[in-house]
Amino acid sequence: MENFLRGIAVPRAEFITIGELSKRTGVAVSALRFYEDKGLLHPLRTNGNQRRFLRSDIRRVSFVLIAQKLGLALEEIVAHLANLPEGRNPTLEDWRKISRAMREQIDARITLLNRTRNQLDQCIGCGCLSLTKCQLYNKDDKLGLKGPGPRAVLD
Amino acid sequence: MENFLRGIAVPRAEFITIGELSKRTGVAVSALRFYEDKGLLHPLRTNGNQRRFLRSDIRRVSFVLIAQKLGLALEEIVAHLANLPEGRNPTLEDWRKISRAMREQIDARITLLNRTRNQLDQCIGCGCLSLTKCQLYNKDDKLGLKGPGPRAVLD
DNA sequence: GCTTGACCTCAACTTAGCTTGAGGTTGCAT
DNA sequence: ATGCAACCTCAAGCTAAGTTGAGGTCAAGC
Repeated sequence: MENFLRGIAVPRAEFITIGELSKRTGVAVSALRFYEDKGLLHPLRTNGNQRRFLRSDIRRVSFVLIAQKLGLALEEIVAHLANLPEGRNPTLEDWRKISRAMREQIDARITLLNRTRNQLDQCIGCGCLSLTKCQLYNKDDKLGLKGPGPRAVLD
Repeated sequence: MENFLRGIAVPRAEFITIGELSKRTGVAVSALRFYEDKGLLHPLRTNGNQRRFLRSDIRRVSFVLIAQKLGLALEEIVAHLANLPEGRNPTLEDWRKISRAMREQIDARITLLNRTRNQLDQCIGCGCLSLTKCQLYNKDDKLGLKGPGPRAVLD
Protein backbone atom coordinates (compact mmCIF):
# COMPACT_ATOMS: atom_id res chain seq x y z
CA MET A 1 0.00 0.00 0.00
CA GLU A 2 1.54 3.29 -0.89
CA ASN A 3 -0.39 6.49 -1.04
CA PHE A 4 -3.86 6.03 0.19
CA LEU A 5 -5.48 8.76 2.18
CA ARG A 6 -8.49 7.32 3.91
CA GLY A 7 -8.83 4.83 1.11
CA ILE A 8 -8.36 7.21 -1.79
CA ALA A 9 -5.23 6.91 -3.91
CA VAL A 10 -3.61 10.28 -4.63
CA PRO A 11 -0.43 11.56 -6.28
CA ARG A 12 2.04 11.44 -3.41
CA ALA A 13 4.02 14.52 -4.32
CA GLU A 14 1.10 16.68 -3.25
CA PHE A 15 1.34 15.70 0.38
CA ILE A 16 3.90 16.12 3.11
CA THR A 17 4.31 14.56 6.54
CA ILE A 18 4.23 16.47 9.77
CA GLY A 19 7.99 16.11 10.07
CA GLU A 20 8.50 17.75 6.73
CA LEU A 21 6.14 20.55 7.51
CA SER A 22 8.07 21.05 10.71
CA LYS A 23 11.39 21.25 8.86
CA ARG A 24 10.00 23.63 6.25
CA THR A 25 8.51 26.05 8.74
CA GLY A 26 10.78 25.67 11.75
CA VAL A 27 7.75 24.96 13.89
CA ALA A 28 8.01 21.97 16.24
CA VAL A 29 5.99 18.88 15.43
CA SER A 30 4.24 19.16 18.77
CA ALA A 31 3.26 22.73 17.96
CA LEU A 32 1.83 21.68 14.59
CA ARG A 33 -0.32 19.07 16.30
CA PHE A 34 -1.37 21.74 18.74
CA TYR A 35 -2.31 24.04 15.84
CA GLU A 36 -4.49 21.35 14.36
CA ASP A 37 -6.16 20.99 17.71
CA LYS A 38 -6.86 24.70 17.74
CA GLY A 39 -8.36 24.60 14.28
CA LEU A 40 -5.54 26.32 12.40
CA LEU A 41 -4.68 23.31 10.27
CA HIS A 42 -6.84 20.56 8.81
CA PRO A 43 -4.58 17.75 7.61
CA LEU A 44 -5.85 14.59 5.95
CA ARG A 45 -5.06 11.19 7.41
CA THR A 46 -3.56 8.04 5.93
CA ASN A 47 -5.25 4.70 6.55
CA GLY A 48 -2.72 4.25 9.32
CA ASN A 49 -3.90 7.52 10.92
CA GLN A 50 -0.84 9.59 10.14
CA ARG A 51 -1.30 13.23 9.17
CA ARG A 52 -0.71 14.35 5.61
CA PHE A 53 -0.52 18.05 4.91
CA LEU A 54 -0.90 19.95 1.68
CA ARG A 55 2.18 21.74 0.42
CA SER A 56 0.21 24.92 0.67
CA ASP A 57 0.03 24.40 4.43
CA ILE A 58 3.59 25.68 4.56
CA ARG A 59 2.19 29.05 3.57
CA ARG A 60 -0.64 28.65 5.97
CA VAL A 61 1.79 28.12 8.82
CA SER A 62 3.84 31.10 7.65
CA PHE A 63 0.73 33.15 7.85
CA VAL A 64 0.16 32.03 11.41
CA LEU A 65 3.73 32.89 12.39
CA ILE A 66 3.55 36.33 10.88
CA ALA A 67 0.20 37.06 12.44
CA GLN A 68 1.55 35.94 15.80
CA LYS A 69 4.48 38.26 15.38
CA LEU A 70 2.07 41.07 14.88
CA GLY A 71 0.62 40.26 18.25
CA LEU A 72 -2.49 38.32 17.28
CA ALA A 73 -3.61 35.47 19.50
CA LEU A 74 -4.13 32.07 17.91
CA GLU A 75 -7.84 32.41 18.44
CA GLU A 76 -7.89 35.64 16.44
CA ILE A 77 -5.87 34.01 13.70
CA VAL A 78 -8.34 31.16 13.51
CA ALA A 79 -11.04 33.76 13.07
CA HIS A 80 -9.18 35.47 10.22
CA LEU A 81 -8.61 32.17 8.46
CA ALA A 82 -12.20 31.10 9.02
CA ASN A 83 -13.34 34.07 6.94
CA LEU A 84 -11.79 32.45 3.92
CA PRO A 85 -14.25 30.16 2.16
CA GLU A 86 -13.61 26.42 2.60
CA GLY A 87 -10.59 26.83 4.83
CA ARG A 88 -8.65 28.01 1.81
CA ASN A 89 -5.22 29.51 2.42
CA PRO A 90 -5.03 33.29 2.06
CA THR A 91 -4.55 34.60 -1.44
CA LEU A 92 -2.89 37.90 -2.22
CA GLU A 93 -6.20 39.70 -1.97
CA ASP A 94 -7.16 38.03 1.32
CA TRP A 95 -3.77 38.83 2.69
CA ARG A 96 -4.17 42.49 1.84
CA LYS A 97 -7.46 42.66 3.66
CA ILE A 98 -6.15 40.84 6.69
CA SER A 99 -2.96 42.82 6.91
CA ARG A 100 -4.81 46.08 6.71
CA ALA A 101 -6.84 44.96 9.73
CA MET A 102 -3.63 44.04 11.48
CA ARG A 103 -2.14 47.37 10.69
CA GLU A 104 -4.95 49.03 12.53
CA GLN A 105 -4.26 46.96 15.60
CA ILE A 106 -0.60 47.90 15.51
CA ASP A 107 -1.44 51.55 15.09
CA ALA A 108 -3.66 51.37 18.15
CA ARG A 109 -0.88 49.82 20.18
CA ILE A 110 1.59 52.44 19.12
CA THR A 111 -0.82 55.22 19.96
CA LEU A 112 -1.40 53.79 23.41
CA LEU A 113 2.28 53.38 24.10
CA ASN A 114 2.98 56.92 23.01
CA ARG A 115 0.33 58.24 25.34
CA THR A 116 1.72 56.21 28.18
CA ARG A 117 5.18 57.49 27.48
CA ASN A 118 4.06 61.08 27.62
CA GLN A 119 2.41 60.49 30.93
CA LEU A 120 5.51 58.82 32.23
CA ASP A 121 7.51 61.87 31.21
CA GLN A 122 5.26 64.03 33.32
CA CYS A 123 5.63 61.62 36.19
CA ILE A 124 9.40 61.78 35.94
CA GLY A 125 9.04 65.46 36.62
CA CYS A 126 6.69 65.21 39.59
CA GLY A 127 7.67 61.88 41.10
CA CYS A 128 4.02 61.27 41.81
CA LEU A 129 2.91 57.90 42.99
CA SER A 130 -0.49 58.79 44.22
CA LEU A 131 -3.39 56.57 43.32
CA THR A 132 -5.74 59.51 43.47
CA LYS A 133 -3.61 61.88 41.43
CA CYS A 134 -1.38 59.92 39.08
CA GLN A 135 -2.54 60.14 35.49
CA LEU A 136 -0.68 57.00 34.56
CA TYR A 137 -2.58 55.05 37.12
CA ASN A 138 -5.98 56.57 36.65
CA LYS A 139 -6.48 56.91 32.91
CA ASP A 140 -8.95 54.30 31.64
CA ASP A 141 -8.21 52.01 34.47
CA LYS A 142 -10.43 49.09 33.73
CA LEU A 143 -7.67 46.54 33.42
CA GLY A 144 -8.00 45.44 37.02
CA LEU A 145 -11.53 44.25 36.37
CA LYS A 146 -10.61 41.71 33.73
CA GLY A 147 -10.87 38.75 36.05
CA PRO A 148 -8.64 35.72 36.38
CA GLY A 149 -5.89 34.59 34.10
CA PRO A 150 -2.99 36.57 32.75
CA ARG A 151 -3.80 40.08 31.69
CA ALA A 152 -2.69 41.44 28.35
CA VAL A 153 0.73 42.97 28.64
CA LEU A 154 -0.47 45.98 26.74
CA ASP A 155 -4.01 46.59 25.95
CA MET B 1 -3.57 42.23 74.21
CA GLU B 2 -3.93 45.02 71.72
CA ASN B 3 -1.20 45.99 69.38
CA PHE B 4 1.66 43.62 69.58
CA LEU B 5 3.59 42.75 66.50
CA ARG B 6 5.55 39.63 67.21
CA GLY B 7 5.70 40.62 70.85
CA ILE B 8 6.62 44.27 70.39
CA ALA B 9 4.06 46.92 71.31
CA VAL B 10 3.74 49.65 68.68
CA PRO B 11 1.55 52.67 68.02
CA ARG B 12 -1.37 51.14 66.14
CA ALA B 13 -2.04 54.05 63.79
CA GLU B 14 1.13 53.17 61.90
CA PHE B 15 -0.18 49.86 60.68
CA ILE B 16 -2.98 48.71 58.46
CA THR B 17 -4.58 45.34 57.84
CA ILE B 18 -4.59 43.57 54.52
CA GLY B 19 -8.26 44.44 54.09
CA GLU B 20 -7.51 48.12 54.45
CA LEU B 21 -4.61 47.98 52.07
CA SER B 22 -6.92 46.27 49.63
CA LYS B 23 -9.54 49.00 49.94
CA ARG B 24 -6.98 51.77 49.60
CA THR B 25 -5.36 50.35 46.49
CA GLY B 26 -8.21 48.51 44.83
CA VAL B 27 -6.07 45.38 44.71
CA ALA B 28 -7.75 42.17 45.86
CA VAL B 29 -6.68 40.68 49.17
CA SER B 30 -5.66 37.50 47.40
CA ALA B 31 -3.46 39.50 45.05
CA LEU B 32 -1.75 41.26 47.96
CA ARG B 33 -0.93 37.92 49.54
CA PHE B 34 0.36 36.81 46.17
CA TYR B 35 2.55 39.93 45.98
CA GLU B 36 4.05 39.14 49.36
CA ASP B 37 4.77 35.67 48.11
CA LYS B 38 6.59 37.12 45.12
CA GLY B 39 8.67 39.40 47.33
CA LEU B 40 7.00 42.69 46.47
CA LEU B 41 5.69 43.33 49.98
CA HIS B 42 7.14 42.48 53.38
CA PRO B 43 4.44 42.91 55.99
CA LEU B 44 4.96 42.36 59.72
CA ARG B 45 2.86 39.84 61.59
CA THR B 46 0.81 40.08 64.78
CA ASN B 47 1.17 37.44 67.49
CA GLY B 48 -1.89 35.84 65.95
CA ASN B 49 -0.10 35.65 62.58
CA GLN B 50 -2.11 38.33 60.80
CA ARG B 51 -0.36 40.66 58.39
CA ARG B 52 0.20 44.28 59.32
CA PHE B 53 1.32 46.65 56.57
CA LEU B 54 2.94 50.04 56.81
CA ARG B 55 0.90 52.96 55.54
CA SER B 56 3.69 53.55 53.07
CA ASP B 57 2.90 50.20 51.50
CA ILE B 58 -0.03 51.92 49.81
CA ARG B 59 2.54 53.80 47.75
CA ARG B 60 4.52 50.70 47.24
CA VAL B 61 1.50 48.96 45.77
CA SER B 62 0.77 52.01 43.62
CA PHE B 63 4.26 51.74 42.29
CA VAL B 64 3.68 48.11 41.39
CA LEU B 65 0.44 48.94 39.59
CA ILE B 66 1.99 51.71 37.57
CA ALA B 67 5.00 49.62 36.65
CA GLN B 68 2.68 46.83 35.54
CA LYS B 69 0.80 49.27 33.42
CA LEU B 70 4.04 50.14 31.72
CA GLY B 71 4.37 46.50 30.79
CA LEU B 72 6.85 45.32 33.40
CA ALA B 73 6.51 41.81 34.75
CA LEU B 74 6.30 41.37 38.50
CA GLU B 75 9.71 39.83 38.52
CA GLU B 76 11.20 42.93 36.92
CA ILE B 77 9.40 45.11 39.42
CA VAL B 78 10.84 43.09 42.29
CA ALA B 79 14.26 43.75 40.79
CA HIS B 80 13.66 47.49 40.61
CA LEU B 81 12.47 47.60 44.21
CA ALA B 82 15.35 45.42 45.33
CA ASN B 83 17.76 48.12 44.21
CA LEU B 84 16.45 50.33 46.95
CA PRO B 85 18.41 49.87 50.18
CA GLU B 86 16.61 48.00 52.97
CA GLY B 87 13.42 47.38 51.02
CA ARG B 88 12.59 51.06 51.38
CA ASN B 89 9.75 52.42 49.26
CA PRO B 90 10.83 54.55 46.31
CA THR B 91 11.50 58.19 47.08
CA LEU B 92 11.17 60.93 44.50
CA GLU B 93 14.77 60.48 43.44
CA ASP B 94 14.47 56.68 43.19
CA TRP B 95 11.31 57.05 41.23
CA ARG B 96 13.02 59.33 38.74
CA LYS B 97 15.78 56.81 38.19
CA ILE B 98 13.38 53.92 37.85
CA SER B 99 11.01 55.72 35.55
CA ARG B 100 13.82 56.77 33.28
CA ALA B 101 14.76 53.11 32.98
CA MET B 102 11.14 52.29 32.23
CA ARG B 103 11.01 54.98 29.63
CA GLU B 104 13.84 53.31 27.81
CA GLN B 105 11.94 50.05 27.75
CA ILE B 106 8.88 51.77 26.34
CA ASP B 107 10.93 53.54 23.72
CA ALA B 108 12.36 50.23 22.63
CA ARG B 109 8.87 48.74 22.29
CA ILE B 110 7.67 51.67 20.25
CA THR B 111 10.67 51.48 17.97
CA LEU B 112 10.10 47.79 17.38
CA LEU B 113 6.43 48.28 16.64
CA ASN B 114 7.17 51.05 14.20
CA ARG B 115 9.63 48.89 12.36
CA THR B 116 7.13 46.06 12.24
CA ARG B 117 4.49 48.38 10.89
CA ASN B 118 6.72 49.56 8.11
CA GLN B 119 7.44 46.01 7.11
CA LEU B 120 3.78 45.20 7.18
CA ASP B 121 3.14 48.12 4.86
CA GLN B 122 5.57 46.64 2.37
CA CYS B 123 3.89 43.26 2.73
CA ILE B 124 0.50 44.76 2.03
CA GLY B 125 1.95 45.77 -1.28
CA CYS B 126 3.53 42.48 -2.21
CA GLY B 127 1.25 39.97 -0.49
CA CYS B 128 4.30 37.94 0.33
CA LEU B 129 4.00 35.04 2.68
CA SER B 130 7.26 33.36 2.00
CA LEU B 131 9.32 32.17 4.87
CA THR B 132 12.46 32.66 2.87
CA LYS B 133 11.65 36.10 1.57
CA CYS B 134 9.28 37.83 3.97
CA GLN B 135 11.05 40.51 5.97
CA LEU B 136 8.40 40.43 8.65
CA TYR B 137 9.08 36.83 9.27
CA ASN B 138 12.81 36.81 8.95
CA LYS B 139 14.01 39.88 10.79
CA ASP B 140 15.65 38.89 14.10
CA ASP B 141 13.65 35.76 14.30
CA LYS B 142 14.85 34.28 17.53
CA LEU B 143 11.49 34.30 19.24
CA GLY B 144 10.77 30.73 18.32
CA LEU B 145 13.75 29.56 20.31
CA LYS B 146 12.56 30.88 23.63
CA GLY B 147 11.39 27.52 24.86
CA PRO B 148 8.25 26.54 26.69
CA GLY B 149 5.73 28.79 28.27
CA PRO B 150 3.90 31.73 26.78
CA ARG B 151 5.99 33.99 24.64
CA ALA B 152 5.99 37.72 25.11
CA VAL B 153 3.32 39.35 23.02
CA LEU B 154 5.79 41.94 21.92
CA ASP B 155 9.44 41.61 22.48
C1' DG C 1 -17.64 35.39 76.98
C1' DC C 2 -19.44 35.02 72.74
C1' DT C 3 -20.35 35.99 68.16
C1' DT C 4 -19.04 37.30 63.70
C1' DG C 5 -16.46 39.28 60.08
C1' DA C 6 -11.93 39.48 58.81
C1' DC C 7 -8.06 36.98 58.69
C1' DC C 8 -4.92 32.63 58.04
C1' DT C 9 -2.76 28.55 55.00
C1' DC C 10 -2.64 25.46 51.39
C1' DA C 11 -4.13 23.31 47.22
C1' DA C 12 -6.29 23.48 42.98
C1' DC C 13 -8.00 26.05 39.00
C1' DT C 14 -7.71 29.76 35.15
C1' DT C 15 -5.67 31.24 30.04
C1' DA C 16 -2.29 30.91 26.25
C1' DG C 17 0.84 28.45 23.81
C1' DC C 18 3.09 25.25 23.79
C1' DT C 19 6.67 20.90 25.46
C1' DT C 20 7.65 16.45 27.44
C1' DG C 21 6.92 11.74 28.33
C1' DA C 22 4.77 7.20 28.29
C1' DG C 23 3.28 3.63 25.73
C1' DG C 24 1.96 2.05 21.31
C1' DT C 25 1.69 1.97 15.81
C1' DT C 26 3.14 2.88 10.87
C1' DG C 27 5.62 2.92 6.87
C1' DC C 28 9.69 2.60 4.23
C1' DA C 29 14.06 0.43 3.25
C1' DT C 30 16.65 -3.61 3.30
C1' DA D 1 10.28 -10.30 7.19
C1' DT D 2 12.35 -7.11 10.00
C1' DG D 3 14.30 -3.08 11.89
C1' DC D 4 13.82 1.42 13.16
C1' DA D 5 12.78 6.24 12.60
C1' DA D 6 8.94 8.70 12.45
C1' DC D 7 4.50 8.78 13.57
C1' DC D 8 0.21 8.35 16.84
C1' DT D 9 -2.72 9.61 21.36
C1' DC D 10 -3.32 11.15 25.75
C1' DA D 11 -1.96 13.11 30.11
C1' DA D 12 0.76 16.06 32.65
C1' DG D 13 3.76 20.08 33.11
C1' DC D 14 5.51 24.84 32.21
C1' DT D 15 4.90 30.37 33.00
C1' DA D 16 2.35 34.60 34.57
C1' DA D 17 -0.62 36.66 37.53
C1' DG D 18 -3.77 35.80 39.98
C1' DT D 19 -8.67 33.64 41.88
C1' DT D 20 -11.46 30.32 44.41
C1' DG D 21 -12.48 27.23 47.96
C1' DA D 22 -11.96 24.36 52.08
C1' DG D 23 -11.10 24.22 56.65
C1' DG D 24 -9.56 26.69 60.51
C1' DT D 25 -8.10 30.98 63.63
C1' DC D 26 -8.18 35.90 65.33
C1' DA D 27 -9.78 40.20 67.16
C1' DA D 28 -13.10 43.46 68.32
C1' DG D 29 -17.56 44.86 69.79
C1' DC D 30 -21.43 43.86 72.69
